[in-house]
Formats: sequence, C-alpha cells, structure tokens
Amino acid sequence: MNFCVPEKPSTEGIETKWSNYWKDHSTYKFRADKVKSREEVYSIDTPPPTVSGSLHIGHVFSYTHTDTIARFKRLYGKKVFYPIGWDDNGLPTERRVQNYYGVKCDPNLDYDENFKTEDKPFDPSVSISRKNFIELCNELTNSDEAVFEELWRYLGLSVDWETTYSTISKQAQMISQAGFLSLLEKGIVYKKEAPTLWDIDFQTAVAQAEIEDREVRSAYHTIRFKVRSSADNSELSWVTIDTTRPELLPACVALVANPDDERYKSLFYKEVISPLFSVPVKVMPHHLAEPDKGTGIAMVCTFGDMTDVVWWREMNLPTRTVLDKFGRFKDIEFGKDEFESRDIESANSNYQKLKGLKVNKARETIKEMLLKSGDLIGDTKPIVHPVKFYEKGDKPLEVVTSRQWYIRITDLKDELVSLGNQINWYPAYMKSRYETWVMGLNSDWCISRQRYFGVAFPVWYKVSSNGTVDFDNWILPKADQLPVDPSVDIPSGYSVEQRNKPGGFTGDLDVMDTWATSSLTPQIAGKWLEDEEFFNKVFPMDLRPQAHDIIRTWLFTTVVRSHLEFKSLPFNNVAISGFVLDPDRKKMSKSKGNVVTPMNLLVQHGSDAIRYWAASGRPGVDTSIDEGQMKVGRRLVIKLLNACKFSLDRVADAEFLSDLSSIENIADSLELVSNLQPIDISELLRLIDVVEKCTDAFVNYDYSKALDITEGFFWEFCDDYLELVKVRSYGQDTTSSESRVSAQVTLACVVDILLRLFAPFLPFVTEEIHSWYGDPSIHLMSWPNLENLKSKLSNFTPYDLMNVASKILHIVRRSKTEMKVSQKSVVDKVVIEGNNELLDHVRLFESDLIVSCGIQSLILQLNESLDYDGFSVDVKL
RNA sequence: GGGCAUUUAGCUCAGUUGGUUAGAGCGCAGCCUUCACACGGCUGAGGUCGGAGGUUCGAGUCCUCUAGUGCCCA
Repeated sequence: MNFCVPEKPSTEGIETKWSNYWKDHSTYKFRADKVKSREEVYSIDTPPPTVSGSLHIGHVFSYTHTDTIARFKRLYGKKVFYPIGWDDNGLPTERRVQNYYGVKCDPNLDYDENFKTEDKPFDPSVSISRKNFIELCNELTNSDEAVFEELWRYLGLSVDWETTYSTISKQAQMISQAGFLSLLEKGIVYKKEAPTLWDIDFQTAVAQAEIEDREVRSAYHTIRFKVRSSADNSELSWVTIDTTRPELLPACVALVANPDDERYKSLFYKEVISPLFSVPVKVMPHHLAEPDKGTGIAMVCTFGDMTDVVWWREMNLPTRTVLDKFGRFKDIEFGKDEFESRDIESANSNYQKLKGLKVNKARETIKEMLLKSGDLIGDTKPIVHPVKFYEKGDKPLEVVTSRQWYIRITDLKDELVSLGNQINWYPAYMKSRYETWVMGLNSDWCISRQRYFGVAFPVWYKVSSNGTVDFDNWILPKADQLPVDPSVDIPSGYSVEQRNKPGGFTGDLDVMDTWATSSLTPQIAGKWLEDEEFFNKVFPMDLRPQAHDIIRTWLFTTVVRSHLEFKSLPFNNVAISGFVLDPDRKKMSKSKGNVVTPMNLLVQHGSDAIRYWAASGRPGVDTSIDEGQMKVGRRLVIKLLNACKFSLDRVADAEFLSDLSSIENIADSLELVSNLQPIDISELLRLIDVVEKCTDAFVNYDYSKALDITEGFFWEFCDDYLELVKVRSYGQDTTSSESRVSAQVTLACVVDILLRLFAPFLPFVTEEIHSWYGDPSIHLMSWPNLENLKSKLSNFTPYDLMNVASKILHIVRRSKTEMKVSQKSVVDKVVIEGNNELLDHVRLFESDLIVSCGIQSLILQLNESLDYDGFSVDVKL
C-alpha cells in the first residue's frame, strides 16, 4: 500500500477535481448488463427539474437528500439506477421563450427557416410560427439544461449522466402517446365537450391540480327578480338574490335555494322574471344552496363557477353562454335559441351595452343599468371570498364549455387511497396529504391544453363531406408510428391534400398537460416499450424522492398512470423533502424577491459544506437557509481533513500494512485485532455501535440522523481518543512496538470506516482523503460491516473504557483552563479516587493518560464506598 | 370550515418503546497559539420542555382541552 499524505491538506479545487474524475471514469454509471435480478437494483425516480425555472437552493436541498440515500445504497451493495431528467415541456418553457427572445407563437403563420433571434429580446415582440416557436423552446432548454448539469456535477450528485431524459424528447413523446392510446383503448380516456375551468389569458383549460384558491375582494349585489303570483297575474312581488357576479345576469338559468329553507319553499318550481332581460327562470330547491350565504337564494348562471355547473347538470337547466373563451361578452340575441325573454326588444337593447366587454367592465355597466332600473337594492356589500385561479395565472378562472380529453379518475378514489397505503412514506405523516387530495377529487383529470410546446395527442378526426369536423370519429396511428404530430403528419390512408378538407381529416391541435407526461417518469427513465428487459430491472422504482408541494400533482398522477397501465405501484418508497425557507423562515418566492441561487454559496463554502447543511434538514421538514450551519459544515470538512492526515501520518510506516491490500482488511485480520490494547478496543466498540446505528438510520431513510451520529462520534474521536493515543502512536522510545501497532490499527480502522460513513454526505473530501491511501473511488467501496470485528472483540472489554477516559480527560482539561494555563502544560499530581473496579479500569489506560495530560504523578486511591461512576479526580498543577 | 404538522436554552434543532440531575450546534463569555487543525483548540454560563387539566410509582415523551405558528384541502 502506498501512502501519500500531503504536507498541508486543502479543500482547494476538490469539487472540480473529483467531479471531473467521476465523469471521466463513469463512476456512477448504471450497468444494466451486469444486473442479474431486480433485487440487486435500487432505482430512483428522480424529479426532473423544470429547466425554465431558475435554479434555487431548494433544488440543492432536496436533491442532496436523495443523493445521500443513493450513495448509501450504492455502498450498501445495490446497483443504483439514478437517472436524471429535465422537465422542459409545457407552459413554463413557453413563457420563458416568449420573454427571453421577445416572440409570440401564432399557429396561423408559416414556418420561416431564415428566422433569427437577436441578442436582445424583440421589442415589441415578434409573431412566429408554431414550428419556429418550438425550435426556440428546444434551443433554450438545451442551454438551460447545461447550466443545471454543471451545478449538479459541482454539487456532487451521483446521478448517471449517461441516462438523462427530457419530457419533450421523442422518446418521452412516444411513451406519452402510447400511454394515452393504451388508456383510450381501455376506455379510461374520453373526450367530452363540457364546462371546464379556463384561463382567459393563457387560453387553455386547466386541471383541478393546477388550481388554487385566492382570497379576493368582491361585493354582494342585491338584485330583485319579479315574482308572478300564480293566482293572479296582476299581483307583483319580488324576490332578492345576492350575487358577486351581476354581469352574468343575462346567463341566468334558475334561482336556487335550500330545500329546507322556509323562506323560499313557497316559490319552488315557480317562475320568476329577471330584471333588464326579462328572462323567465324557475326557482329550484337544491341542497348545495347555503341558507346563510347572502339572502339564501342564489342565481344560477352558465357559468359563474363550478357549483353552477353542478346545478346546471343535476337539474338539467338550459344553457345560456354569454362569455367567450377570451372572457368577453359574446354576440347573442334574445328571442333566439335558448335566450328566451318576455321583453325581447329591451333585453337586446340592454345586452348591446355589454357586448364585447370584458368581465370587470361589464360588471360596472350592468350595475349602472340595474341602478337605473331600480332593480339593484341598497348598497353593495363588500366581502372577501375565495376565488379559483390557475396557479400560474393572474385572472380568475372562468368556466367555459370546450372539448377536452379526460382521464377517468373520480371513480377510482378508494383504489387510489388503498394504493397510497401500500407505499412506505418517509416521513409517514405525508401520506395524509395524498389521502386528503384523493378524497377531495371532484372531477376527472383534464389532460388537454390549448398550448404549443408539449406532447401532441396522437389523434386525427374525420372531416365530413359538409366540412364539419366529426370529433367522435377519430383516426389513430399505429404503435410503430409514434410519436406523431397530427398537425404535420398524415394518417395512413390519407394524402396531404385532404387535410382540413371535406371528406378528409384534421389533426388534434391540443397538447397534453405536462403532468400527463411527467406522470410517466418511471416509464420514460425505465425505457418502457423500448427495452423491456431493462424496464423489468428497474420498475417499479424503489424510491420516489420529491418535495411535498407536488404530492397532489406529480406523485398522485404517477400512481394513477402506473395503476391504470400496469395495475402496479410506480414505486415502493416515497421520501419527501421539506422546503427551504429564507433566514426569517418565510417561504421563498419570486414575488418576495428572497430566492437564493446556490452557485455562489457552493463556491463560497464548498459543496460538501452545503451538502452538510442540506443533510442536516430532517426528512419532510421545512428548513431555513442557515449560513452558520454551512460554516459548521466547512469546519467539519477541514477537521476531517486534518484529523485524517494526522492519523494516516501515524500509520504510514506501519509494517503490517505491507501484508494488506487495503486498510479495509484490517478489521478482518485476527492477528492484528487480537493484540489490541483495551482502550483501543473500547474505541472500536464505539465505532461498531455507530456503524450499526448509522446503518439503521439510513435503512429508514433518516439521513439526517445518520449524519448526526457519525458527526458526534467523529468529534469525540478527535477530542478524546486521538488526544489519548497521540503520543503512543508516535512510537517514541518509551512505547512498546505492540502498543504502537495497536494504536495504528485502531487509527487506520477508524479513519477508513469513518470516511465511508461520511461519504454519502461529504463525497468530495472523503474521496480526497481516501485517495491518499487507496484507489478511487471510495464511493464504489462497500458500506462498513463490522460483524466480524464485533465477534472478535466481544470477549475483550465489555466496559466503556473510553467513557471513563473522556471524563477524566475532561476534568483535567477543565482544571488547566481554570488555572489559565495551556492544555499542554504539565501537572504535578492527579489523584483519582474510586472503587476497585474503576481503578482497575483506569490502570488499563493509565500510561496513555499520563502522557497525554502531562501528569508527573498519577495516584489511584481506593475508596470502596464510591459507586463506579462516583469517582473523583483531583488535579494539582 | 376540515386536515396535517409544529411549539424544548438568545437562535436552529435532537430527545428512540414514558424511567435516575433535559442534549447538540451556533451565538455569547473566558482561557489557550505555533510538533493534525487559527478555515483552530479547550472550558463555561444559559431551558423545567406554549398554557391548563388528567392517566401513572414516575411524563418533554401518553390522553383531553386551550393558545400560537406553518402548510395542505375546501
């Protein structure tokens, strides 16, 4: 064995040095050809980061958690499949491209092959074709991905860089489309024209998972409807309703009150007449009407919100749509179709004032009209109420009727809950997030989006001879044709000329919800449909690591897709990371401007130090950025460097090394182990205990505990054991060679094992130190298993000698501190008074004690009246 | 409104199945320099565990109520 311990060890440049080494040697490559059975593999369904989003410290935090587990499993003997992907598909990328280049997508334009972007974004923005737009999306995501990869390598993630995937790649498109067709064939996917929540800015449908409630200031407007007495038409009375959306009055199709509400029972099934438009609508009973909300009677419009949709559907009400998908009032005419009116002329003249207006403007206009007509009663009453928004949007969602693709999930709730129970959740309480979400599902999963940069639906429709598109009559590609772009590709049996022509075909222009692709990450990373043998080696995945914010989206949809496709869980274990909060424990967000980018922190403190901070954050717990903790990590790294240098320097000339291929084998050498000094055995027994606890913690995904245990041991090792055996390990004249060898064996063992315990957390410094005496890579060695050593040592010293030694050292140090002298100064006399057993134990390491503390005269004084732990130490300088 | 989590030293957090004087790091204070480590070492002072009640021989640890905080869902 060759030792090459540097004179002045340093962390300078170790990130670059070792990440390049790992890259050049494919250290973390998953070698599927060497895998014989699924059991050997540990596969990780890594979250593909959204590359269009900025890199922030939260990424570093949660990816580090996963990496510690991956590295542990690798050392523990698993063949780790740790791929990484990029989520480059979808709206976030479109927005970034729009802003970055100053362009807009106009699907009506033709492709311009000479189109060039400029250094600065175009201002005003330039309209380009769908194909040009998608090219820019691909271009920008490629450069974004390079930035991500650089950061991840610098951080020391042990992912296999040779198996990256992206959610917009041809392969991901193929799998998304195949998955879609498979569900279509099973009848689980369906297309339906239905009222859907719609973002008027983004011009797209959104799914339940993308919706959030926001508190919005609004006001109740009290509007009166005319009631006709059934007995006598001449007698008029009024019923007043409260609404926050008076502008939807022309879309009113009913009034509704709770069936138990005495105030309105007499009105049920009677007709009332709306103001301004004189539309006759019925008063209906329904349990969803809340008696204590406003006047207790509400107007049902098509559509003000999703409750309106429920009422409309359950009570089979007419449809009077007034808003178009841009959120403007459409051109409609009272007296035609479903737009009944008792006063067609004034209804139309009133509606003329609304036509073309957007919601807010129309609200003001109709308020004025109602005031004028006397139908608005009293003042408006300001309220604050929750309104549904697209999570990325700025305007309230409208309900617009459109044709969308859905995956049937609402009738799967019970199955999905039971699947959740079959997953091991770390921490366990995170399961309730999933359950709450599943039980709260109220609509099927809308997977179509009216956007551009995404996976197309592999569907064409027949165009009938009169030119109308027959949306129920679709044409599908064959499996080997995938992926297809129906806006460019032509279904078999048709020719180019038949596109959009009577008797021909038309392509589905929608793209899939990003989650419809991201929900297939185990299939994409696992090469489903591409390499079945490979797929069977890695699927179902062993681990899904992710943060808690996407349990309802990514985790949920992945479970759904795997269940529907394979009747299998997609993964067996879920490890949830918390969020990173700013130093004031506030959530980081772009709007607050408190987002921290990681690269400068990595450079400043070193990657190992940042990883130390990240790994200190317990599973699932939100953790604030703490530079203090990073500095502690840095200190640990340097301490490790120095303590290992010292220990290895002491060991370097040991003769026993020449008989060993590596330090790793020391623990298995009976000869070396059987000649150990008691105090050394004691230290090794402590180490064995640490290894067991640490392994246990890791097996239970508690990386932060594993780190804590290892770190605690290490500091004690430095403070007490190292100090105690320092002199003996130098091998001066007074020390016997056996006792020196004993110290050397122990030091070598501790260093080597400690490095492997730290390796998942501090991959750079451990690799650096290991390289002084062994071949890289420490990350491909095996996790310490000290069963043999334990059984060999079990007969020697059952006592925790190190504990006694530490206590004595501590007292002596304190005395020196109190006397304000250097720890290196000599003491005249130390008297240890204790019972017989204790004194016997002290004798086992008294020579170490004497030299390490500089004691001139050590006196052991017997006092049988004391407990073992009740010994006293008297120090005289 | 429902759910989940959380409340332990100035700060950030550990405290396993309830068991003797409640732990760590940071910060703070004091002391020590060069033979592993000043990108350091040593030592010390700080809490009675949000509040109230209960179970128990015994509770930070279990139960009930209550207050604060954070998140998720409506």
